[in-house]
Amino acid sequence: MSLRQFEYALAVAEEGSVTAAAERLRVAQPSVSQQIRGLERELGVELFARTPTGLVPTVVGRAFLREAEVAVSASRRARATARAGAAARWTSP
Amino acid sequence: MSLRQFEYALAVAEEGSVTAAAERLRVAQPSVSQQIRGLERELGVELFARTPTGLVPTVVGRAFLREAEVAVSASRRARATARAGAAARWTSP
DNA sequence: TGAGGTTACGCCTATCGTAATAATG
DNA sequence: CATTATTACGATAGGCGTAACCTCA
Repeated sequence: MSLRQFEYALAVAEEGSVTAAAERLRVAQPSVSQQIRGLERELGVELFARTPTGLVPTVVGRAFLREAEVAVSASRRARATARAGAAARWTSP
Repeated sequence: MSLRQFEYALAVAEEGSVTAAAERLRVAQPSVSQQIRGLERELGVELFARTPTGLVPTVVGRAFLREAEVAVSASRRARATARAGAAARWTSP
């Protein structure tokens, strides 16, 4: 379970398809597909239902994705916080 | 920037030393040291000050760790949510 | 010199991308 | 047949552990 898997899953949920998510993430489709399947295998649950036109989150998937979103946004704030601190070291030494 | 790095950094902050954190995490000391340094290098900022007796978070480090803690706990909730959903598939099919 | 942290290095797993394979309208 | 997802597979990068090195009281 990694932040990358969370980001991929969120992109798939938002875009509705692996293909569109991969384009947005600038990654090959199989990479996204692999990460999603690896996540589902690790958790032992189907996060997305497979439809002819793409992937749509299951009930469990939606609950999972809410927490994943919290984790990803917190990690971005962590990065931003650190970078701001690094910059401050130079603007006001 | 990964959840593992966050967990390692949080353990180091709580234990006050790499050695103690590594023991708690059941990992070799160098692994923890490497992850912390990799994180600091990636962010371009010193998260911990090195003292003779161990590592203590800097000001920036403390701000970073607050967000890291949010990310880690959210990821744990995500896992728990998914596992509960997987279990529910069996208890009430 | 003892207790801590870091660096070097080899192994092993994971991730990626390309290519090939399925399935569905 | 076009579009989507998945699997296979080889190459590369990242993480871990052991061993060696450094620093400071």
